[in-house]
Amino acid sequence: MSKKKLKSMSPSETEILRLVWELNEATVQQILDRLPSDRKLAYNTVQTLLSRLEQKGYLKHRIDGKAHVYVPAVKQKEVIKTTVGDFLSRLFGGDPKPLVQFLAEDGKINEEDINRLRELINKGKKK
Amino acid sequence: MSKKKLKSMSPSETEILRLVWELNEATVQQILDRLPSDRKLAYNTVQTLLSRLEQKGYLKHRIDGKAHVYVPAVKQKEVIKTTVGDFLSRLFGGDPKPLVQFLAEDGKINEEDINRLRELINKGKKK
DNA sequence: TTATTACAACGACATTTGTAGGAGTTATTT
DNA sequence: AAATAACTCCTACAAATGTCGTTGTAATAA
Repeated sequence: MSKKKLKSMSPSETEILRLVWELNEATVQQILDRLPSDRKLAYNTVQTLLSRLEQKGYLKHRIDGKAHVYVPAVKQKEVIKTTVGDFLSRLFGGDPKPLVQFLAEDGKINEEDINRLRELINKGKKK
Repeated sequence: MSKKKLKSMSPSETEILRLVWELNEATVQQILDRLPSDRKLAYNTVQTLLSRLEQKGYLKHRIDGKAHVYVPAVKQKEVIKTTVGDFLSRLFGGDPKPLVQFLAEDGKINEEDINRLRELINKGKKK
């Protein structure tokens, strides 16, 4: 095992980590390019965020030519697990139902999503 | 209408606001009493958090005897909407499905929850 | 070969956050 | 009345966060 207690990510860091996941691995420039158009950050800002993520243990990097290529250092699923867990506990005292209910009421998930969900759950049970 | 752009809450603030919701309205002391046993904060700390929540517009207070009674200043649903929205966008780029999927895979929601969910969704549609 | 690009390294700095101490005030207890 | 309790107010302060600027260097283009 190895449940290293990672220091939690700040909102901005989370944003960036997500982009690294999306790209599998990324340089500062690539992150910069993927930033949503309404989210402008300086090169240096992204650089700082990436390196803070590395300090905290979420990323590591290798050097490719002159560029630093950042890659995840812990499994995405792990990170999501604890991140969602923390979020859930802060906003809903740990109970996920109100969250799901909110998503449903707000129309963020529909019946089809639910069906897919059911499948997933059943598949899980079977095992 | 009145979509005041509230400044976002810090994690600790969120924790506290949740307790106020739970109690409908609360004094510093009441919050203190509801804190989970593994979460010890000084009276003053809670006080600061409550007043920061007030500054940010999430709470207001009235005076009852010598105590300040804090009560929500914006609808819980509104707060949840934007808070969940922000969270979703940071961690999943705004797509709620991976979140729900995670909750299912992780066993946080089960088939029964899902059924209830379906009802909700249908009820919504009907209207 | 000199100017321009691309990057990284280091540093900086205002805000926000987490957490609390101490002083002042009114109510309560002895 | 003096001591204690229960609160609020104001202040503080280190650490974390959000955002860069500057400087140095290697590769590249003119």
